[in-house]
Amino acid sequence: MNPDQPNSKRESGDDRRVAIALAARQIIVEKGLEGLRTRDIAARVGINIATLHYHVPSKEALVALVAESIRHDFRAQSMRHPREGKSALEQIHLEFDDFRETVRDMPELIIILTELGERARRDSAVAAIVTPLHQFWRNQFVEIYRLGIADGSFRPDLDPEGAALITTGAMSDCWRQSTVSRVDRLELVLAELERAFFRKS
Amino acid sequence: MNPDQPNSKRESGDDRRVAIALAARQIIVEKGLEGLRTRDIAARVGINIATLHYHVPSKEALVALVAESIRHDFRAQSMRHPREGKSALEQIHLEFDDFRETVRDMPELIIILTELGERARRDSAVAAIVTPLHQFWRNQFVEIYRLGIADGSFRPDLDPEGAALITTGAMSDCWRQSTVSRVDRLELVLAELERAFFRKS
DNA sequence: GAATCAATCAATCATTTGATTGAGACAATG
DNA sequence: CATTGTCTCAATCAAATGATTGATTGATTC
Repeated sequence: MNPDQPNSKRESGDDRRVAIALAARQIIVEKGLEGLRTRDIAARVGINIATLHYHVPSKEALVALVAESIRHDFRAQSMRHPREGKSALEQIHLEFDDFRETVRDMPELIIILTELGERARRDSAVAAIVTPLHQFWRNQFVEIYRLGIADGSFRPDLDPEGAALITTGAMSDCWRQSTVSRVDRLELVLAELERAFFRKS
Repeated sequence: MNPDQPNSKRESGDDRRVAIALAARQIIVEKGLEGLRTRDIAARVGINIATLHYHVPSKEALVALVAESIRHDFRAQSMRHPREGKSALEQIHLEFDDFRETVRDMPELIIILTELGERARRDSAVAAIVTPLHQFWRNQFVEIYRLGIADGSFRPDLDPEGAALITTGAMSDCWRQSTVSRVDRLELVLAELERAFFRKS
């Protein structure tokens, strides 16, 4: 195909769709899903509204595209550090570090995911993408806690399901809340999670 | 129609505002803040759009009215059970029961609060109401944990701030998530929170 | 009973907004 | 070169949406 066509007026369909998704994500961060307008997206990409509709037939499909784009990014981030062969303690610290990294480098990801989660209540197409994402994340903790209980690094009376719900809930909510000192709060939360779940020596 | 209304065509301004807030809340639950339309509210209340604007000048003011209405309800619910003179353990169980009660009897409250929290990021008027609400709730846990550490019912190495963040985060997020088996999940979370924070006997 | 005020409505305005149409540009293919 | 398929835009539509206007109704006051 075309390796690199720097700034040509015409772009391939795939490239356009990526650009559209990116622009849409920026606008969602600024004005929320509620303030997402097809015209604004087209303007930011630098194309006509009709062109936007050529690549993404409807607004519904557009939101689904954004959801898909978010899933892609989360998957990529999740794949960056291999989990195999690591101990439960190593894995959970890896998980914590991953979240710290996301918070630092891609804070919009979580904002958009929250926004999509809101809409998922009414839009099954979005729910079909967002719900598995949450489940996957939570399930990773369930597995880690199971492993950690078995190898003795976590409390023996720990309930993997409950602990995973608490972990993901606390982490995401901690992020959702007040914009100021989010990072400090996250550290408070992660530290207390360790004291709460790790086996006392 | 409203059965308990004495069918009076004309109502006092305060009553109308209450009715408007109530109708708006119902619609927010059904379609989200995003799907909130002044016409729909007016129709549900049974008044003309102009009358709606007579009582609530703008849509912005309307959203603020809903936020205020939510604050009122939360405050009322919070006042129902007195905290004074109770032990830390009694207080936290009271807090858990209060949340169970809210989840059971007024699930919309949490949905709307989440929806408002989303908008608070962009709307300072809403933020001014919603943020203190969250802070108040979290702070109640901070105080309970402080008390509980002092009287020995909680872990001595517990960080009240971190633990409170985890508690409110886990509880609210647990509710936000999948509509199915929310109640079961909440019990998992509450049970695990006890094992995580209570002092081992 | 005239004056005043709160509450209400029908009608309408001015934008906004998602979507469509029909025509043209450009590249690749034969 | 002609054809074909991809990509793009100006112009426009129809519906929706927040808000306003001007007038009416009923109660309260003096």
